[in-house]
Amino acid sequence: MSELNAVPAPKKGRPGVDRQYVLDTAVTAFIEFGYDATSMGMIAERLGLSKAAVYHHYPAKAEMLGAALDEALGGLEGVLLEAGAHTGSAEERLSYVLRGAVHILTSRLPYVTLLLRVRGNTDVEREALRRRREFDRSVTALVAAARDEGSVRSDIDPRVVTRLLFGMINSIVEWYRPDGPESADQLANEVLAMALEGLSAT
Amino acid sequence: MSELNAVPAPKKGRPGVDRQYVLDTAVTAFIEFGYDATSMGMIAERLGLSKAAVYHHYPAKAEMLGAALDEALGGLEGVLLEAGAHTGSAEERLSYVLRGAVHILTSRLPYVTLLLRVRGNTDVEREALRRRREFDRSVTALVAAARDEGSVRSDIDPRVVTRLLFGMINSIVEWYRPDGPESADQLANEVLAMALEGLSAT
DNA sequence: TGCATTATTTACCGGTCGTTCAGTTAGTAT
DNA sequence: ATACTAACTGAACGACCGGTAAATAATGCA
Repeated sequence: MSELNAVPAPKKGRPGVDRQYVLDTAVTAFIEFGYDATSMGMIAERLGLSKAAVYHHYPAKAEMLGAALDEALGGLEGVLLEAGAHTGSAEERLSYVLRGAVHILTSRLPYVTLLLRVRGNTDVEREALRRRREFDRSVTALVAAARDEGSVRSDIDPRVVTRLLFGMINSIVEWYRPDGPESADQLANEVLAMALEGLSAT
Repeated sequence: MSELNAVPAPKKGRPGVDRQYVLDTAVTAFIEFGYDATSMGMIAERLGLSKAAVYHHYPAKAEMLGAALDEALGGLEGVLLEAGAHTGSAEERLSYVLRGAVHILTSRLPYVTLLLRVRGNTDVEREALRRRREFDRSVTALVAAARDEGSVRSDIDPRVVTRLLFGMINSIVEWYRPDGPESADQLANEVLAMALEGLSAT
């Protein structure tokens, strides 16, 4: 906890924009135009800097993407490490993880949005896809455990169930906006309700 | 029925590849690398032709995308025109349309895959997004009607319900493969079951 | 055979891309 | 003042992009 949160800022040399601001500007542009269609020149323009200045903060365009994807994946993987993911029945653990995933989606919206658009055309993207599949595998195991427990329907393959579940959850990035009328907690409740009980009136 | 299905092939002049083959090759590449990252040269290479030859069949890269998106949107809009979309209770009509959407997703998989990745950076993409939103609006109306009927839960906004529903359904393009072990009909049954009854054991 | 028609190729254009490099500017520390 | 350091600039690079023009090749038909 001592050095992980340590971001003291060196205080030497000419002041300028910081790495995080550069990254967020790039990510915003990546989302707006797509990664490939976003040029370094556009990012530089939005920062009010020259194209070469961007390379002072990140050595390559792909490294900016990599840093963004790491933010998203770190958040999701973090949920699996929390106590709630290992406490109680399989159904309780599954609910905890799904709710945690919704929380990461909303709190790190731009990064996760980028992650969900990655298709694996470069090494950076393939590594991100690998970690994402790993996360999916953990949740699939939770679904299978909940099914063995008798708390989740057993007529559909757990892998299909998990994919449909994440199809629903991940779609949040397509339309959720933090400044909208709906709070993140309320959204999580609605998503969990739809996922568990479905569309039909009870 | 007379001229719509009429694709007789003129039978005159030098033989060559036909438009549909060019389009399908382009769409496959678009999906694999992304639209922007796919160059006309790559499409030409896969066709075994020169870059200029591709321009003989389609006047621009964007028109290939437009033709593909039209295939997807035409299919979805067609579901709303079928008799089943206007027959019976709102719940029955909704089920019919959802099942129809799954059918189009699986039967026109590459085209719909492309449609679901469109972000609206060009005129062609913006027009496609407009038609897609129109389709969504029709389904939202069906959900609202089913809620008024009492057959669909009333504790969640119909717009949120519809978005989550299509989040689940649309995710099919991310993992469904026609040559896999699962038939399209079986998949449709599972998706409908998850959407209507949810995850929980009954 | 020759003509119309369709398909395709070679060569090229202007422009944009990600990236690099040598040098300059604006601050802090002594 | 002077030294040091991080932040930044302008110009250029080779590669590749979407698209075009004009010539050529291959077919059916008269």
